[in-house]
Amino acid sequence: MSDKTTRDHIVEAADQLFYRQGYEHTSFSDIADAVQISRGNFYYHFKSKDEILDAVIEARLANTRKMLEQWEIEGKQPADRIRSFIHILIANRAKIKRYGCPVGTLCTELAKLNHVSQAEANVLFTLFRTWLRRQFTLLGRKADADELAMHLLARSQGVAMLANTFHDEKFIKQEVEQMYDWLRSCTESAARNAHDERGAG
Amino acid sequence: MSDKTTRDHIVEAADQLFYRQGYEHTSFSDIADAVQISRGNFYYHFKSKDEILDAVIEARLANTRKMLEQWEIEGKQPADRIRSFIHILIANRAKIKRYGCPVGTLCTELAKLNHVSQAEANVLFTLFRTWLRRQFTLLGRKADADELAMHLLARSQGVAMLANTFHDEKFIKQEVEQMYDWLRSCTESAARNAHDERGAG
DNA sequence: GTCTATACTGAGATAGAC
DNA sequence: GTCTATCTCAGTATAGAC
Repeated sequence: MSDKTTRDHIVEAADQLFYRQGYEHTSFSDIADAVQISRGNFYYHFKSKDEILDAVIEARLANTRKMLEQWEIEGKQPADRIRSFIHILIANRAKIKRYGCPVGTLCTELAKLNHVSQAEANVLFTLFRTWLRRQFTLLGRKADADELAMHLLARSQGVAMLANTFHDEKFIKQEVEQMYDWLRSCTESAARNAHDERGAG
Repeated sequence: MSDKTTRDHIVEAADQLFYRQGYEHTSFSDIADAVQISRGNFYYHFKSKDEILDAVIEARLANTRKMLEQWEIEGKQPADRIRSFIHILIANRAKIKRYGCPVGTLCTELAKLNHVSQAEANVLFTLFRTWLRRQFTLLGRKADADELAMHLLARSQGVAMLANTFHDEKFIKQEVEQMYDWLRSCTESAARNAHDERGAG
């Protein structure tokens, strides 16, 4: 169980701290305190702070891929799977209220820093985008699947951002209900289209 | 015309740099280079970097208040005014694509830093929220005016965030059209309610 | 009101003992 | 693989001349 390497511990602690305090604002000392190792010991595992960031992004990518696969298995219908996506706002509402969305805040920070790993971090978003796009395609909305995916991503991000700023969990619930409504209307119009096409053909 | 004080120049340059690079990532040297003064000279005008931030927030608050008043004068109908709000995404799309929303990114950063001026910065959001709420009330949506205001704010923020991450201006236009549609449906349902109430009364 | 010089701090990073 | 000691550098901030 606990055969995690020191490297794993560093990545894990850095992941948490980058999320809570931001990448730039987190120092080696912060991570060292969390992992209970000396500052010098870092450089045995990583050549620089940027390398730790890359490792954190890689870990997040792996976790996200796993999560998306899980949703794909659990949800029979594409609409169920998209609901799984929307539901993370509820599941993580306490953390979102305090620290915002881990993906959104990281990408925003790296964009401001004009950081070299910006592109890698953005892949996190692309993972969700591609996955959602596929679900909307399966739903019968092939023509505007990417548009719908981006729309849903943007709404989630906006909700997380404002929930964080206003420290308001209730707002998350309120908006999530509207997203479920919106998803239903997407499904219905897709079903109508399919019906019309059958009628025409 | 150009009787701006050095202080004004500092605040202006800091405002730009905080927007483009982030607050923490901007050093005194960066600002000094932009204003063409020596680093030491800062401390005649401000006691600390935090004080510059406060001045920047104050300036932004003043500008925002002026802008909202202007929209109130220009737009005869509340729906016109709300459209003015939505339109800033289009007007500032080039900057949003590069740097995100100035309000959103600042509040997000200060939240991560757990900065003392967080609350002041959040007032920027509250300004928009209160103003939008009033417009929706005037529109005849008194019961859910705040909910609608927050919904629109969140959507704008989400759009700005993703446009920044994906460096995509087209996405802004696409979403703005949907916001206009959404606003129309708000107006129509408000008109229906008013009609029903007259019918019932 | 603006400058130069400088103090002080904390950051990332290296060397070398154990 | 982990430690301590140390280096370098950039950042904020201060003192005092002009």
